[in-house]
Amino acid sequence: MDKLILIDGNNIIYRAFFAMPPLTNASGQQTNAVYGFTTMLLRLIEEHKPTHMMVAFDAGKETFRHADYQDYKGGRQKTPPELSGQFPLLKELLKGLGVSQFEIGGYEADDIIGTITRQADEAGRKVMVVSGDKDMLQLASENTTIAMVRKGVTEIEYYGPEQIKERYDLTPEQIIDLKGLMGDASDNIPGVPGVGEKTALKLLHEFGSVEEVVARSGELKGKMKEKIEEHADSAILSKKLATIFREVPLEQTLDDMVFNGLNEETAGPALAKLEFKSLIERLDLRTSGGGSEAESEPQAQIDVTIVDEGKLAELAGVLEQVSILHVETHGDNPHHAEVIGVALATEDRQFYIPFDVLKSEAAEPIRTWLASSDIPKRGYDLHRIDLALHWQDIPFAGAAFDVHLAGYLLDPTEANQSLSGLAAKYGLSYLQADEDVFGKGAKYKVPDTDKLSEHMARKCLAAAQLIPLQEKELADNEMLPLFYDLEMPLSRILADMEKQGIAVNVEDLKELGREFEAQIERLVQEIYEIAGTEFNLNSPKQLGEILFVKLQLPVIKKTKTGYSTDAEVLEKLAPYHDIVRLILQYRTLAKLQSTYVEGLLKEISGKTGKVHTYYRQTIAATGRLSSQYPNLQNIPIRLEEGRKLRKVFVPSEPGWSILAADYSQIELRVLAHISDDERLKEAFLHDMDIHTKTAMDVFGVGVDEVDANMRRSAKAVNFGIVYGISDYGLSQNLNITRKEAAAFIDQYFEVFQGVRRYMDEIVKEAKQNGYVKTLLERRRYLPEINASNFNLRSFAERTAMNTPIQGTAADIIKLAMVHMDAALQERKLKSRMLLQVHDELVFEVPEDELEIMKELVPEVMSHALALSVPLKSEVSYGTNWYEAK
DNA sequence: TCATTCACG
DNA sequence: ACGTACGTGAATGAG
Repeated sequence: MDKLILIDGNNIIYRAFFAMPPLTNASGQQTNAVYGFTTMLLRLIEEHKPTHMMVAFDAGKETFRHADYQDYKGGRQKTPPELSGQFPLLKELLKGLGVSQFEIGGYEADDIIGTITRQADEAGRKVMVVSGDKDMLQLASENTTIAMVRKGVTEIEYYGPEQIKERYDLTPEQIIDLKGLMGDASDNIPGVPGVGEKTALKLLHEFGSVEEVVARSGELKGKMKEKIEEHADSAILSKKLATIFREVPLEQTLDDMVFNGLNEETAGPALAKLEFKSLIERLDLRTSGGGSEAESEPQAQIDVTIVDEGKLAELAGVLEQVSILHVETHGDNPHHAEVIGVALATEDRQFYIPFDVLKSEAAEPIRTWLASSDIPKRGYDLHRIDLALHWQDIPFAGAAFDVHLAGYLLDPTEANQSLSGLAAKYGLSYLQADEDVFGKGAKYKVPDTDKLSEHMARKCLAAAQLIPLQEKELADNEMLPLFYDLEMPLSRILADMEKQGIAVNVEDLKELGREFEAQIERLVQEIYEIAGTEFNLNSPKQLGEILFVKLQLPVIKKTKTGYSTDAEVLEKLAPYHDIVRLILQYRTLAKLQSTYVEGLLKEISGKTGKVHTYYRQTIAATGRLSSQYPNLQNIPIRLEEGRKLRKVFVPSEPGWSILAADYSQIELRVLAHISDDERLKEAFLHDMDIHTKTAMDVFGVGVDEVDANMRRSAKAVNFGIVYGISDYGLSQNLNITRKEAAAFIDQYFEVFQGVRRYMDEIVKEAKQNGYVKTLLERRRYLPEINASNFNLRSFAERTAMNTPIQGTAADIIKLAMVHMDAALQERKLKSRMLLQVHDELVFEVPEDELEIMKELVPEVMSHALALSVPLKSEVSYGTNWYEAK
């Protein structure tokens, strides 16, 4: 016998929100309403064991009821942001639990439920409706029971026609009449003023319906007669508004509501994500699929075979069955990381191989296994493993599933992407944090072999358990292609680029350092002289003392700790005192010297004479890469003094060239595509200077009338658009008033209406879903999009606008890198891809490949992804990175 | 370890 | 009224 439970989602989450004490998860997102909802849901499942279940939500602001009565639900308090932020969470959770949810534009939850109960009545199917709204009683019938939720969400009273008769002496249909007379303040339904439940019941018991009451008002007397006659229309309208619409055009059928119990695979992780640990325990939910013993016995015995040279043969015999690999390394920079040991896991066995043993001659089969690209390897942070092993002359290949990368794609803003963090997030059996096992910083110490091997084996187990869960979630989010076809292949390509490194001309770099040194020396002396004292120029605190106390210069801006002395402030102070210009020059040179000359020299490898940066693939929330040890994505270019540094980046082989290609206006082209703005697309289809074109359109002038200032303003507006514009931000950038900036923006949106539409819609989408996506389905969650705090909410809104743009641009250049790598291999070219700088790729190219590469690189880059506007890539080359401009 | 500053896209 | 432009990493001083 089928048993349906239909839940009024909006009503229950509201009740839960106001009934539950505040509860927030680690990231500050409030979760109390979801928690209350969930406890009630689980209780219903336990008590009634439904075969079908569905949660209905209101959708769309306007419903058909507004056509009859504009003020329907008018005057209702806006949904508190602390609650509206919980809707996406609840919807995600329901998905994870395996409970279906319906929402249909223009209809409310009770209309959906009313329609399903009507269908059920016709088919003679048993249904239970869960709500706290008394209106629902009108749906009660022989087949339909109403579960009225009381006292927050803790108590449930069940109503069928009999109970309604007992309680009100009315039929279910008369509940509508009751409300027609009483009205309902929360929905702004007027009813008849002065008529409450008592009076309404008395009238209905006598007359039966609103229509009868109105028609026979002559039989009433005194005040009552007057009120009814005066508000007859209102009573009739109120009755109409209170009537649940039971003819919603539903596409879903009974099959769409099937409930087979909690989804065993995803329920645990979904609850864990919300940090509902007590519920996981109460349900005895395991996410590993291994029953419940792992939870009750988190430190269950684990048997690791510690492999010495004698046992290598045994291990070699089961290598084929190895499914997971973990390599323990120590050190932040993977190029210099120490390799501690390797753990391998099959379905049922764990092996630990100390690094010494791996290096031994007898371990050749293991090393062959590691190096074999057609043997798939799964584990955590394979990119780092690849690099660490490489510098120990142990080749690694065949990365097939990286838990670190998957974790990043599933939530790129999560700061803790460690394996133990991911395990905890999915509610897996407890895995100790590396910090707790090894200590950190100076206290780092490798524990004894037993402890170490056990920890490493546990990491293998955690990875093994995580992989199917992550893969499922990636599949649900339609991110499998992003993972398998983009990020996984890219991680190998990055490792290759990093191992290759880029050559640096040390002599030229040192010479540049000497030049900077001489100028710095001169400036320091002059500054001390003018100041009349020596002080630490690098200390903003001491500098502030000199400028604002000793020299009495006006304070422009303050920081948390004192006076601000940043470049923007110093520019404003320059007219007041000669010392300020000198300080600005000092700052520029000191930066170049310490960060770029000295910093770069420190990073040159003794082994290769090159710098080997490390691209981090799991840091930037937008999907961009970041670069470390050294950062080669922020080498100076804007000012000539700093730009000279690029001369020291040279080809690693004589006669070769450095070739660089960068995307032209990739972010604005992406914006043109995703906003589908006709004018913006038009500009790129004709390959116009986008800032000039923007100036022409915004100021309404011809191309010859655009002066430098207009173009500068237009450029700033274009930047602002990409960043998620605000009048304040633009005013700061252009040094104009907020009002003027607002006028600019208005004018821009007037012209680029498609862009305006995109900005409005992406924010709306973020508020509804709780996340935004790039073209390749990369996600970023924005938990603060519904915050009541203005700053938090505004920031999230700008992020919602910016991330799809910046993130899609990141997707595109990553695609280009994958394609470029394939093209180089296919054509057996010797040219090498060395660097990526967000919209630029840098190669070293032998003489005889220059002509090919000049064509090939822009060709591949511009066709990385087909958009509705062309992508353009500009290429240049020279004897060093400076010349390749 | 945090705050400030500044280099890049 | 609110007071930030989006995304990073490195060097430095100070608590």
